[in-house]
Amino acid sequence: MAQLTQEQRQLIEKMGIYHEQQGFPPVTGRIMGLLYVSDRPHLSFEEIVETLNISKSAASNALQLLQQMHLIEYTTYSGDRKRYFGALLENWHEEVVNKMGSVLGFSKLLRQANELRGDVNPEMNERVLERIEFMEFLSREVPALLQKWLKERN
Amino acid sequence: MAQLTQEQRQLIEKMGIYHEQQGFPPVTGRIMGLLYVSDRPHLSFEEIVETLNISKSAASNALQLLQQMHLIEYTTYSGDRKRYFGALLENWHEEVVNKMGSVLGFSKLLRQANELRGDVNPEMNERVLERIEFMEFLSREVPALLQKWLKERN
DNA sequence: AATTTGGTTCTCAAAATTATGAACCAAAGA
DNA sequence: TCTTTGGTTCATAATTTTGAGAACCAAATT
Repeated sequence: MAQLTQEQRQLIEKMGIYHEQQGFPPVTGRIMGLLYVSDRPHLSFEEIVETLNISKSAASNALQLLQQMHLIEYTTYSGDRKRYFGALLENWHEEVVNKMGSVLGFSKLLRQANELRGDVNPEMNERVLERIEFMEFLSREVPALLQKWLKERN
Repeated sequence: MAQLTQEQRQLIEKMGIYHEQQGFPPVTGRIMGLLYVSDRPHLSFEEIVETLNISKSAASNALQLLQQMHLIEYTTYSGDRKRYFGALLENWHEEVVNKMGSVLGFSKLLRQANELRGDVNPEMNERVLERIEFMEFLSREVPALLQKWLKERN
């Protein structure tokens, strides 16, 4: 992965932009891109810094963020001080479930809104309730979908 | 809605923070909060500006953004030049489907990554493929889920 | 025609984000 | 012990985002 082809660079940028749109800083997005495009599943800190031409600090911070987000992990080898970072491809299911958690959080806020509103506008409450129930429906069904996926796989 | 209670203000802030975390600017988030908490389903531009203590320009820009995102709409009444803005509670389903579209877009990038990688690392390709297929699975199943919801409703 | 109303657009300042380079630090090697 | 390696943290600079205020504009009113 020392040298990247033009095509690889372009693809990395596209993945970078995708991740930026998901709320990650640019460098963070490019690292994800690199890890997906790479021939090898794990790249060292140094390789990441050099192939992307970014500062060590930017790399360090981005890698920590990505670990917190459970998007990457790293492996080590005894007798080798380097860390080898790779995309965490496995439990993406988890992420989806977490997303549903945040949706459910918002539906709780909507419920509060309805309570606070009392009965000054029942029609409004009803329309908000519909949305609440849709969110709750999703939160219920998506984990079930995951089970279906896991079952189809095995 | 001229005056807000302390509780209402707090709830608006929470909703604002939720929307910020979804990638919207603070003012935009607060407007959504206000529209959900409000007694009336529609508030005028002026009311929004005054109850939130924001500038007209901030309100104007935020409202346009929210319309583009299909999160709000406004109604007018003939003989009244004002616009009355309200949360668009209906087609939230649409939004979910759109989200899936972006997921599918990323899975296309992952496919490209696999192609570019060729067969230098088949195991990597296989692991990436699994993720691709999970994304595609979601994109297929979520619209079906929506149908189920709509059916249960009616 | 002049003024008011409802809102948009422009300019700019403040604040937040992002990334750099240098200093730093612990572990390993000489 | 001194140096190198692998990476983190700190201070700061550059960029971007956000929002205020004034100028502006079209439609309605006087």
